[in-house]
Amino acid sequence: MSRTARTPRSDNRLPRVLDAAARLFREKGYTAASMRDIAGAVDMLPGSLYYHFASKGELLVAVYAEGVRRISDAVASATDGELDPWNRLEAGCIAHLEALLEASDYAQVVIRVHPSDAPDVADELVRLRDGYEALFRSMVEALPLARGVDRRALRLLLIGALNWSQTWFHRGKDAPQRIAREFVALLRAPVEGS
Amino acid sequence: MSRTARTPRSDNRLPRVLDAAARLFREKGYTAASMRDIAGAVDMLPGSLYYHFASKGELLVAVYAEGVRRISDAVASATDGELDPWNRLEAGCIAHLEALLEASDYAQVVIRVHPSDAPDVADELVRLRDGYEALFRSMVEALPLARGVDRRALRLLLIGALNWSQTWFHRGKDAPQRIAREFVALLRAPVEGS
DNA sequence: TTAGAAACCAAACGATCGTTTGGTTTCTAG
DNA sequence: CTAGAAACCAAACGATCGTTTGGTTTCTAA
Repeated sequence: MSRTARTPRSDNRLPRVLDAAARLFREKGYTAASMRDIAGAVDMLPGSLYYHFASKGELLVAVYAEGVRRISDAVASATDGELDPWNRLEAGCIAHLEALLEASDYAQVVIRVHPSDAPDVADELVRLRDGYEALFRSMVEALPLARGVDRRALRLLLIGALNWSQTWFHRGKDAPQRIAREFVALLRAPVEGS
Repeated sequence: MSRTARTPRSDNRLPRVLDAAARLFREKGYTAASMRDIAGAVDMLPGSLYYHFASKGELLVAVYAEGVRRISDAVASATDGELDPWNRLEAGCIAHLEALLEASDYAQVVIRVHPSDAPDVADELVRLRDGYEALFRSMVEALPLARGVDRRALRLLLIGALNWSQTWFHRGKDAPQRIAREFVALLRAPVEGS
């Protein structure tokens, strides 16, 4: 029996606020996207945002959490059918890249916005990120690898390359599926020539 | 016979300004680091910065250019002695990572600050970045690879992983040399187990 | 020694920032 | 139908932002 709990109203604009925040954080970055920008995008007054969030940092946390959730869901459902560990990894990478490069503003915020851009909530952002990477860790853990291969290095190499692709990716010119497949192929097969 | 050209003075504080800007851009990001922060770090008044730079964006460009120059020099001098293409690549990656993770504030700015954080000079920042990557391209080009291996993918995979390491690297816990060697080893040798 | 440019200082400009405060509307449970 | 909470509006607060303007100091070339 909480004291102030009531049901939210159906005309709640919170979802639209989150969408706008995700889009603007992605486009302009955290610091450059102002509360006025976000409020204006949904025809609200700046102060009204503080009914939903105590601060700009908490708004970012909400977007961030949703972004992590979307990436995780995409990867989890993509790897669901696959049995072979390498196929699972490839499917996971494809889903990761599609979410990151095309599908979701929320997911792009997770990669674009550096935790230290919002010092007051940086710890929570890092915690959210690490939560997702656990999923990736299990995919790498399942791979059949030769003795002496560093699984941590393999995971960091792959996830780093995937996330960095946001800087050089161009819609239309590149295809997430293709990129992911090529990356995995480079690690799966011998690379060195005769 | 230029009309307003004169020799700079020896008590010029421009180098110190650049150092401070590089440090603050790295620590706080471009938008969050104010001109007042930078000026204050060298005991200057904010307005005085505009004797050296026409805008905050141009100051970033100057730091960025110096960062690219330092990374390029480090990589070039590291690969200078090596003859074997794979050894050259490894040496280059080590130098790249050392500059990126430990040596230079300037170099870290190049990776940390997104071009779109400064829309007015974004084009020039991208141009500077691409200039450096040409060096990397030539290192990958020289590798003896099996037919069908995508050199572009290999280059993007490696440079992405290296640059992204800035997000998870911890001084003391990780060593740039070790990271670079492991990454190159994963691509050089077959990864798949028996 | 002295012009004159280099390299600042001092002080402010308007704009924009995140946020607060008090009041108003609007939906919904009973 | 009606209380009362939910979801805002309206308006401002102080702080800080990048930048400009006009004057002052200080080095250096001749």
